[in-house]
Amino acid sequence: MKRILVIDDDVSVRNFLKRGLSFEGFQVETAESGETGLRAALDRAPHLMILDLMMPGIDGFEVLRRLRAADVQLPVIMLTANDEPEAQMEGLNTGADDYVIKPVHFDVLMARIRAIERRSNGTISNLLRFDDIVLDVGAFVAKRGTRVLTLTSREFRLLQEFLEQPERVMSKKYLLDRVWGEEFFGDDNVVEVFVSQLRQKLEEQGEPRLLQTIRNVGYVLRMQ
Amino acid sequence: MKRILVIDDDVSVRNFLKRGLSFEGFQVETAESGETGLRAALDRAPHLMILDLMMPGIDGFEVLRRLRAADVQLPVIMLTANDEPEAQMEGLNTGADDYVIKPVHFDVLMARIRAIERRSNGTISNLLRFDDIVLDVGAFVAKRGTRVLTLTSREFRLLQEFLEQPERVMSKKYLLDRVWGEEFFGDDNVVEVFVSQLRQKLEEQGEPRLLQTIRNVGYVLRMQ
DNA sequence: AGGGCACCTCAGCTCGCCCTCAGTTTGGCT
DNA sequence: AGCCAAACTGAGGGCGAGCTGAGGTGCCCT
Repeated sequence: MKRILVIDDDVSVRNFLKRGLSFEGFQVETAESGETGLRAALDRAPHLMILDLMMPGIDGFEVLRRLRAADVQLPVIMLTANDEPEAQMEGLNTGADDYVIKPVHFDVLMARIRAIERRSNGTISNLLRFDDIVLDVGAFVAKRGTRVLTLTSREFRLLQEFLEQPERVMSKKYLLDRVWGEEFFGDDNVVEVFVSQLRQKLEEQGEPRLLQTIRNVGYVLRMQ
Repeated sequence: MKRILVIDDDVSVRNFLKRGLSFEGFQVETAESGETGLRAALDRAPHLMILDLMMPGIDGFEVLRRLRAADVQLPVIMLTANDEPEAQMEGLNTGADDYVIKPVHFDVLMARIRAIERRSNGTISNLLRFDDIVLDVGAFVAKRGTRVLTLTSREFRLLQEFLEQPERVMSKKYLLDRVWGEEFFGDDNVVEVFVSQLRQKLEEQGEPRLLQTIRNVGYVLRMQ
């Protein structure tokens, strides 16, 4: 049974989530402050953390920061108020995997949890990163550093494929299957064209190349 | 995060309140006159207003009167000098929710704010907000800034879906499921038609577009 | 019964994206 | 160094996604 840790200073939120998540078959532990939550996260090693942003004392950001500093990789869903989009971005930048707007709609939260479950076979989150590239798949936002990239859907999908398996060399054939679908019968050259376009957008400001060509084999996302 | 608007002509009071309230976790905006304050109240739709009584030009009473005349229901705390008890009564009669005596003791003010919060959490229906769009789901009222939108139920339901997950890209298929129901077997085009209608109503006065199209992916509510 | 409104369908149009192609560059091998 | 194949990339045509005005249908209210 999957264990979820809920950290929120508001007892009604804790109870609401505990009841709902228990009903959905999770084992739920709660903490009412950043300090106790952090300790619980380290001691109990839950599978997933649901973390309120605004708390007295150690707030959500700080919990997340310390957690990541301790190199704990468990997926985290942030709870944020709906009128602070900057906070959502900061949360994601600090290393949250996803966020849900307060007041929490339970089915929305469940959808996020399912999404993370589906992906977290390798603790992969809804937020993909490699070096200074960040992809928020849910929001369809791609960044290099602070610069927002304007990608088409195909470019985005291709970059996503690389980010899901960095350091792994992928052949054009493989990429065609994954990104274009198996029913595509065109030429390999499409992949070359899109890699080329991606590179132009990724290296617009003279950033180092991360999308490397392995001649006669394929492409790989790695630092030189 | 709750947003509070402070209207006071005295810069030291504004700074004092801004510092204290920010520390308490509120997002604080300030205005130094009745005119600018009134405009800010209408534009930014804060959750709470703290309003000084004695101001040159439009005074606190007048701000309150015009606010209520515009049918704006946000809670207001009046700041009054200690030697004008009749003014306090008049303030309450004009529609203020509470008053605090100057010079302001910060913990007294906080107690009043908490009291109003507690009161309004039960009674006031939950509002969805994004930028200057406000949806009162319980009352079936939608606004952009001060302008009330005349939406049909389907349009309202669709906009609600976007407001519940701003910054989240939603495919037409997903929207069909959520808004039209899974038993709907018509064409995706319905979504396009309703998005189009929503945009016409949301941007009637030339406001910036918040409902963005992500080609081949879906729609998203975000600031460009 | 009839009018009005909301919802959905349809069709024509626009425009952006994707793929193709061809000329150029790069890299590896003899 | 020279050759060849692989990879790169700029340009453009075609197609389909998305937009929107118009109209038909059915429901509700009077």
